[in-house]
Amino acid sequence: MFNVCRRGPASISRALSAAVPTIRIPSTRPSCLSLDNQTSTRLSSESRWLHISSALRNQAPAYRHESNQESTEQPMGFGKEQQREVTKFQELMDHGMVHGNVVESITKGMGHHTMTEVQTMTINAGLLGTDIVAQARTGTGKTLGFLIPTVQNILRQSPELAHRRQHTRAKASDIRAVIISPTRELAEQIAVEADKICRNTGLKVQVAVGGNSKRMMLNKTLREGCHLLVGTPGRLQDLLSDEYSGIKAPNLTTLVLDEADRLLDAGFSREVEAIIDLLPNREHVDRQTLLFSATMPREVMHLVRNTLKPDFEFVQAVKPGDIATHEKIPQKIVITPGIENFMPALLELSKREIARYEAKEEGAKPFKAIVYFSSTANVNLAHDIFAGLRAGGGLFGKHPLHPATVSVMHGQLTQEQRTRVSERFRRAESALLFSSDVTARGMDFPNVSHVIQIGLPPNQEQYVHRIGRTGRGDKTGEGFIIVDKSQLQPARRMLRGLPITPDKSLESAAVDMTKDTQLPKSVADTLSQVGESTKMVSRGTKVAAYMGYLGQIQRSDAAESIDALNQWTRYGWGFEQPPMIAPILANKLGIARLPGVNIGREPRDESGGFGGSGGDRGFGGRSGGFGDRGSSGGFGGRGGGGFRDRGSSGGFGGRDGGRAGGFGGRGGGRSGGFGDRSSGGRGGGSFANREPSF
DNA sequence: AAAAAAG
Repeated sequence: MFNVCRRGPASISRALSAAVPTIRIPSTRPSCLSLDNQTSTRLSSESRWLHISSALRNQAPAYRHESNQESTEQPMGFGKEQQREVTKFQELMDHGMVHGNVVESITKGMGHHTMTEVQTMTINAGLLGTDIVAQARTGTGKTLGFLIPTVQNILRQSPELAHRRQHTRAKASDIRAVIISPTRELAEQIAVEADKICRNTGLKVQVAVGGNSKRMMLNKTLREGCHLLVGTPGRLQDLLSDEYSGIKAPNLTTLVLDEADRLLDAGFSREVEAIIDLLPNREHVDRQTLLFSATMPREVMHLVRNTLKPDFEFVQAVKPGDIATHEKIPQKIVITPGIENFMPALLELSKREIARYEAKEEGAKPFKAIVYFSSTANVNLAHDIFAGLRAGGGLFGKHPLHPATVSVMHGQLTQEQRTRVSERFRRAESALLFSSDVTARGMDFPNVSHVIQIGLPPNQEQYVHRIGRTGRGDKTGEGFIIVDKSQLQPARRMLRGLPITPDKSLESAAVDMTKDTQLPKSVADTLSQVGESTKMVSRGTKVAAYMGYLGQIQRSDAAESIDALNQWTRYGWGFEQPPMIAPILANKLGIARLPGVNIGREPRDESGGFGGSGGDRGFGGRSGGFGDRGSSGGFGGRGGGGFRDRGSSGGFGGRDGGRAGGFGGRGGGRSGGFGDRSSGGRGGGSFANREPSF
């Protein structure tokens, strides 16, 4: 399941062991000492990866292992018995491959002893000094996988940096490694790890991300120096192109591109290219490039061809056809009659899982969930509803999810808020994190028990990345996705081939909220708790959430989507009329003439307007648990927006009042939905032809 | 009006 493709390993190892006669390691791989020896590097590079690099040069349409692992492409001599690389961190020191000061930080400081599979692959390969393309999942310790070769690369060239020392004046030429990451949090996370392994050396790590003061970062760099620079594309480009910043890397030895597929997303690739152009020309300053990517689409291949040496090594550290989804993570889909069922279903699921743990049920773990939405506005709405939940109906009742806390995470928070929220959630034992896709990739929150996706993600790839936040390392986890029935067909298309099974265990997910029915008490409680809390959320927050979904509507099934949305506003929020859609917008979306579309201007005054103005929300920047709310003065602090739902009969908390006068047919049987931006399984896996089971 | 990211 775990391949390093290699051609002629026997001859390489023979050549290398001849070059380093005194060092014998129990591996077909050479020790890093051989790196000092130029001839060996050249030797090994000649005979490598012909089939893969030629595939790349021909620009094959995305190299991918097909479902059959026993590909006949395997080079001769490849087999399990060849996988005898160094697998213990301690051995890196014993064999003189990595400086002891670094290894000790890892073994003694961080408590890592045995490498993960990905680490074994990338560290052994990376220490050889050749460029590397690694297809690896996150959550497998790949950060150390590139940091160790990166650091050792620097120490080999400048051994004096291996020891802590008095500060000397910082110079631009100090920067030896640049690490590019797609999100700020990931960059921070990498820097924390890098700090740890450099603690006993003279190496300094700095972070270059947006949202932080550029000047403060530059001052810190000047004060402390910088050998490893970790950052996001925008800020890195900014710093490197600013001649007054002092950030240059004339002596660059290593370039790391983490999550390369993500780095090439629209809007990003230009910046990444610009950064590479701003770095010294490889012809003049030799460097090692390490590129990591979960998938290998055409764009990544292009980058590989343009920025890596042709003799790069390809490390395949994912199960072929399986990008990030573990088979071991059970995944369930919940189909609801309407969007108005989403929050009740989520609440019921959360209560159930918390109760299981409290009852010490076998195998139950603390409930720690990331709840994903495809728009910031819906993250906010769900968070406000959940933060305001009260058991027992009273204003000051206990939170039904106690002891779990709730918090929000999305790109519109300030950088400090984002950092604080992720730190808290990282440390939390039981918590719900309502999140946009900021956290979908690479983020490492320990012990996440559930990944719950509300509505469809933008595409299958994103689904898989979200799922990857749980089941990290050797931990277990579960995945849930909740969609309403209007999205069933798009869901089948988008999720084709994934091991997802239907789940009917949530009663509140099945309730038809457009009808009055007798419900078991527990279900009625859940519905009314959500309803009561929803009543308290400002109209602006709700309207913004409506608009959030509107922006994801596909033209092809716009009518069904509008119907589902309008049903939501009516039975979920108690709106008499759906929110107004500005005529210009309606025209742009091509929905102006659809029944049920409420053309007009949404009043955006007293309640603070809509769309994340944020000023009317009294509780601490939305972060943190509901404990925060008490200190901000309870409802007094909530800006009074909560009661402005004109004509509100109170959601399903009080469904008996005024819901006459429908608007437009609610297109019962039609299928469709919004949010399916997938173009049919790019990067899809080996299950692509399997029929969906739901 | 729809994640993210540089102001």
